[in-house]
Amino acid sequence: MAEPNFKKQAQLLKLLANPVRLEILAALSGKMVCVNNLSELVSRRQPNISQHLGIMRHAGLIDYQRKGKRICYFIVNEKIEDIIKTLERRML
Amino acid sequence: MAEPNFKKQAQLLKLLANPVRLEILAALSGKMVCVNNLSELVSRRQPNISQHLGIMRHAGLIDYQRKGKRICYFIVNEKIEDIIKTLERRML
DNA sequence: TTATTATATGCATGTATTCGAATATGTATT
DNA sequence: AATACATATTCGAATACATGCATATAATAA
Repeated sequence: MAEPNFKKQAQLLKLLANPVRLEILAALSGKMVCVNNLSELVSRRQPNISQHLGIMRHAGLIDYQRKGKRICYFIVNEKIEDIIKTLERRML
Repeated sequence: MAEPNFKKQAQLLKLLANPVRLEILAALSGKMVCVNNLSELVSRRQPNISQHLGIMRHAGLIDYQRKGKRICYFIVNEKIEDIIKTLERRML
């Protein structure tokens, strides 16, 4: 069994440790949503949403696909979804 | 079903999103360990360890019990342990 | 009480995050 | 090409975080 890489784990947790990003991920859970809709769903201005999407995209948590004018994001790895669901279960 | 409180979730994740704290929690997993031993296990100076312990104690993640001269910390809530184990499983 | 050991706290400094505002890019439509 | 629409990036200011060092407290031992 490999030793856990605490630095890497902390980095992933840091990515998730932001209320806006958590809400974006919750909105993306299971579906693709375009930036514009995310902006409305999360009640944040578009540049702010794009900033958070960029952070998570660079980290490989999410990816996007163009649909005409819109760019739709989705969660790349269902592991992320699992972690988020675990958090929700654990924290009420 | 209550709406998830993203702010609270993010706060907990922020507490966990630190390699030193993750390593401390891993060391505490299932057992009580005194500050001195934690300092050696995690290879950090005692004041630094105590700072992180204080942060997690104030947040209610861990608690302590005095044993003579030593103060032994332990994880209060097995939910925390579950989250950490999930992370380890998820991240290799 | 004094000395010793174990742990906690405060402060200073450097670094990282966050957001809004302004601006840039990129695609579609005309 | 020009315009409009959707999204991305950059920058600056405010805030939060991490670390090391010095020091304070607390319990035990002598």
